[in-house]
This record gives sequence, C-alpha cells and structure tokens, in this order.
Amino acid sequence: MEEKEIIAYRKDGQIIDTQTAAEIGCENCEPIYFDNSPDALEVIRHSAAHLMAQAIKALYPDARFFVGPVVEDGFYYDFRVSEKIGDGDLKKIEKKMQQIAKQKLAIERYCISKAEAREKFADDDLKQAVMDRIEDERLCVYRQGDFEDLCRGPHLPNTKWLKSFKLTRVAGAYLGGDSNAEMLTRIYGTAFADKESLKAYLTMIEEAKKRDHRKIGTELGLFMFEDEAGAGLPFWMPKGARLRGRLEQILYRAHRRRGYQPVRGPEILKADMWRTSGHYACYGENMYLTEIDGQEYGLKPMNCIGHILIYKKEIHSYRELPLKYFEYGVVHRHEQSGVLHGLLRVREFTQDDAHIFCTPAQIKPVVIDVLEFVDKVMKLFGFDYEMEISTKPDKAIGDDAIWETATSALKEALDENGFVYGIDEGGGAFYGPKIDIKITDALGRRWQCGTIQVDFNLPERFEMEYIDENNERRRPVMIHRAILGSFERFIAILTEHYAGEFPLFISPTPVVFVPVGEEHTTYCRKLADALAEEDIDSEIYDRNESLAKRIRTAEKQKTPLIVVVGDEEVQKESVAVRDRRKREQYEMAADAFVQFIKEQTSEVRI
RNA sequence: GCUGAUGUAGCUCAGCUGGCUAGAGCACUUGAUUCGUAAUCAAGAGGUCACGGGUUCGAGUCCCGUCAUCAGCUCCA
Repeated sequence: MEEKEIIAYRKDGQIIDTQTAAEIGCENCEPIYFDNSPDALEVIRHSAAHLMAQAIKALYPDARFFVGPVVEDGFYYDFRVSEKIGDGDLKKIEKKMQQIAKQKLAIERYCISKAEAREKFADDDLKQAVMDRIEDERLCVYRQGDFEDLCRGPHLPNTKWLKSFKLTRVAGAYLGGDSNAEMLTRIYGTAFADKESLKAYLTMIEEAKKRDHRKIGTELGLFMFEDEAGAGLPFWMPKGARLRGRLEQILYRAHRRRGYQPVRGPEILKADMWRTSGHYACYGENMYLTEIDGQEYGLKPMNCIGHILIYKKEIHSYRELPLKYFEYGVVHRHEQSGVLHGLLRVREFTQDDAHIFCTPAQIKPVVIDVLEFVDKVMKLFGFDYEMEISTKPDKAIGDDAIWETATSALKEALDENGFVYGIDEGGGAFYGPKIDIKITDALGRRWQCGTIQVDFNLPERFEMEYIDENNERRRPVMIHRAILGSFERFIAILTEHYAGEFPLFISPTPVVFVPVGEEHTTYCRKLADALAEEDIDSEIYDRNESLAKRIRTAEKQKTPLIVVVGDEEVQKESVAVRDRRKREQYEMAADAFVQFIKEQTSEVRI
C-alpha cells in the first residue's frame, strides 16, 4: 500500500504549503494529503489556477493577469488579452495545461518587499492594481518554469500533481467587481485529486441540468417565453397555470385562517405616489414610467402603496392591530437584460405579499406568527431553510431606539423559536431591519425567497396613524412580508427541487385515466367527472395508441397516479392505480379512489 | 447594462471551406389496428433558416445592426 503523499500542512488554523513550511519551520503541523479533502482541494485548485495562467501566457503572450482565487467548486482567473477567447479555446488551453503539468515543474516560492514587487511588475498595470489592494509590505511570488505570479499561496510542491482538471466556462468579469471598471476575461475551471472525482462532479452538473426548470417547463408545457412579446415576461400555459392555481388556493386559505384580509391595489399609480414613497428617487431606474393625460404614472414595482392607501381610508383603533392585508400582487421591475433567467428572474412577477400594520410592541408576536407560517409552508414542500437578520446600515432613518426595539424583536422572535440564524451586520434596508429566508433545494443550492421587513419609513412618509388607548394619534409600524417571495421564482425552485415530479396536491394533472379499449372510456369519463366534482383535475388518454404507449406518455408527463381501466375494473367498479411515488400498482374500489385523492389534496391544509 | 457564445419545424438537433425544390428523430394530423402497464404500422402536414440591411452571379452559410437566448460579471423576489 503506497503511503499518501503530503502536499501541504495545516498550522494554527491556516493552510501553509510545503515551500512555506521549509522556510518558517513546521511545529504543530497537521499534514494535508493529496486527496479530495477541502484543504487539499484548496491547494490543488489554487495551483490549477496558476497552471491555467501559465498555459494562457504561453498561448497568448500579451496576457496580463489580475487575480485567480479558489471558489466554491473550482477556481477562476481574471486576465486581459487582446484576442477574443471563446468556449472553443478552452480545449486548447486545457491541452497546454496538460503539457506543462507533465513537465513536472517544481513550484517555488520567494518573497520580496512591496517596493521590489512594484519595480518587478512595473510594466503590468493589473499586477499594480492587485498590489493596490494588498496591505502587506512583504509579498510573495510563486514560480513554475518560466511563469511566475504574485501570490499568497498555498500551492502544490510540483505541477505533476495536476492531472484531473477541467475548464468549464469563459466569461467576462469587471475588474474588482466594479461595473464602471474595465471588463476582463475570466475562465472558470475545477480540479480534483483524481479523475473519478472530477468525473463524478461533471456528472452531477449534468444531472442538475436535467432538472433545470426551463427544460422541464418546456417538456411539461408549464410556461413559455416569447421573443416577440418581450424578455422576462412569462406566459403560463394551461398546465403551469393549474399548478400555480393550486398553490394560490392553498396559500389563500392559509392566509385567511391566519386573519389576513385580502385587498387589491391598482397596477399603475401616479408618479407622485412613488415620489412620496421614495421609490421614484431610490428605485426609479427599475420602474416603468408612462404618461397619461399629461400626467406621469408608474407601473408598481411593489405593492406597499396600495395597502397603505387602503389602510388610510379609514381611522383605525389600536384594537384592530395588528391589521394584516395580503395580495397576490403583480409587480413590474426593469431588471437588466443580462440578469433575466427563466422564471427565477423576470420583469413581471407576482408576490405573495402582505403588509402588517402594528404597534412597536407587537413586532415580536407578529414576527413569531409569520415565522410559524413560513415554517408550515417550507415543511409542506420538504425544504430546508436558513434565516438571516440584517441590521441597521450606516445610512438609515428612524430613531436608534426604534431600530433597537425592532432588531431585538426580530432576534427574540427567532431565538424563542429555537431558530439558528446568521447576522448580516449593516445589511438592512434604510427603512428598517429584516429577516431573509433562504431555501436549500434538492441540489443544495440556496435561494432567497421569503422576507420579513420592518419598516418605519413608509408609515412616516404617508402619515399613517392609529388611535391608541388614550385616544391619541400614533404612528403604526409596517411589516412587509412574503413567504414564497414570488410565484414565479418559487415554482422554478419547486420544479428543480422535485425534478418536475410534483406532489399530488399541486400536480397540474394528478390523475391520468388510461382506458384499455374504446368501450372503457365512458367509465373513465364518469370517474373524471366525480373527481372534477371535488376540484381535482384529470385527463383521459383515449387516443388511438397502444396501451403501453399511452402509459409511457403519462409517465413522461410525470403523472402522480395513472389509472388503467379495462373490463375487469368496469365490472368490479374498481380502478388499477399505478403510483409514481410508491413505484407500484394496486387495485382499489372506484369510490374509495375518489375519496383517497380527496383526502390527499385536502391534507395540505396549512 | 457589460464580456463572450448562440439563434434552422412545436421540441432536440444535422446542414463541410457560400452552389439544385432545406434534412432527421420525437411531437402533430389522417387511415389501418382495439391492444392489460414505458414507444403498433403506414401515409401526410409543418420552416419568409430570429428580424432588418449589406457583400456576391448566387447567402441557412460571410459582414453590420436590432431582438432574443445561454454562461458569467454588476444588481435583486
């Protein structure tokens, strides 16, 4: 059995490479072996980035390099070249990398003063830009063959370790992440200790692509986009609309049970309303503005104003609070063309929006209520989720005392429910602190959907009031909250989470009937009608195709329950059910079947 | 918005360096078949090659612009 080889060490919580260890000694060092541990991958990928840079330099001599860090599942390097580099060039670069790696070049390290480094890279403005960002006065350089680069490390001892890597994509990236700055070329890649792990990773990426909601949405006929109609404007096809309708109904009842009042505001309001709210100034660039009869109007990017104006129409007593208004609010936002992405990022979408008007003292109980609501919804779909509190930013309005009350109310609400949460210091909106809810999907990806935001700003700007127990006018606090976030994004996530195999209660077509012969269609029709009576959608596949073909079609549509009906079933008043979830077939009495589905769908009461 | 790539039938794709009436599979329509759990057979229909301009004797193919999509960047439900 060969001994595993050491490629670096972990010392005092830091990874140091063998080069550094040789220089500063290595007491209390834990060896890092050449394998796929997170520490090892950190080192391997860092060196893979350098190897890629070396290959690029060899192929494009005028290349200038910026930074090349390790990221979540790989690495990248930002650089500038005069030539255009496309996806087709990645193969070429990979090949060059392999050639260089095979030369088994030692990776050496030496350190110099910043002044010396400035001098050394005098003709390289990108390296100078890198140094502008580094505070250390002593900088290190790693050299392998004829290539060297300013770098903190850690690196492998030799390029010979680099065998299992793959360049995945080429893209543009702003220098320093500043959209006003120059755009550099960025190539992403990944690397592992062995070929098998690389292959497994690439397979996983392929699997994820199969679950892509855009692909499944097309296959199942859920939604579509139309170039000629405009970017980021989704169309819901019958099946998608049925699915969405199910979700809307479940959630509507859930809101009503929790004392929310349905309201509805107009899609378009005078621009002055948006000036009062502050959206015109702060969000104007993302708004669609138009002119009607010489007056400027704006399509709503948020639903708050409608709810506020409804609130203000009447005088409210403290006894009414907390007052909860909800709306499936359609909003329009002018997102940048490059960020549109299927249903995950669109220009028109519907939020499951609510605004809760309450006293400062009620913030906590209200938030606890909302958290319970969120938990019910997440559990229903089997999502894990995380919470994050964002606190007061530098630029904020409202008294520190109120901020303090609100922020601690949010924290206490989470603490008392035993929630673990992160804190984003200074990440709140200027008008108040918030809790963001982040869903983790079946592939471990995190999505921001729900949000609970405390707002002191809008009640002030719109001079909202309630009458307290001493018959005095008070200003209410407003809590914005969404649970799904938007139907569009949430359904995209659901689709990928379930890979299109939606649970019975939201499935667009929970039941497909497959009559064995023509003479069995009448019986199917009778059962379908019985289901329709219970608001359950079904289809009858009585086309002129073989039985096997029709079952296959139903399977490909990911139908939860396929019901085959022939002489036997008609005679016995029964059904033969093929259950997608259980992957088995069973027979049951027809009326029991209807009852069964009815129970399955009403169980989702939340 | 920026960088790079892409756009051929409802879907997935072929169409080499410009050269006959633009192809395939699936889906669709019609006919035959009436079938017991993942593809019955046959025939047919379907495309102003994203849109607009240009180069050329000739453009799906080359060039420019617009629109849209994809991978990122910057920003967000």
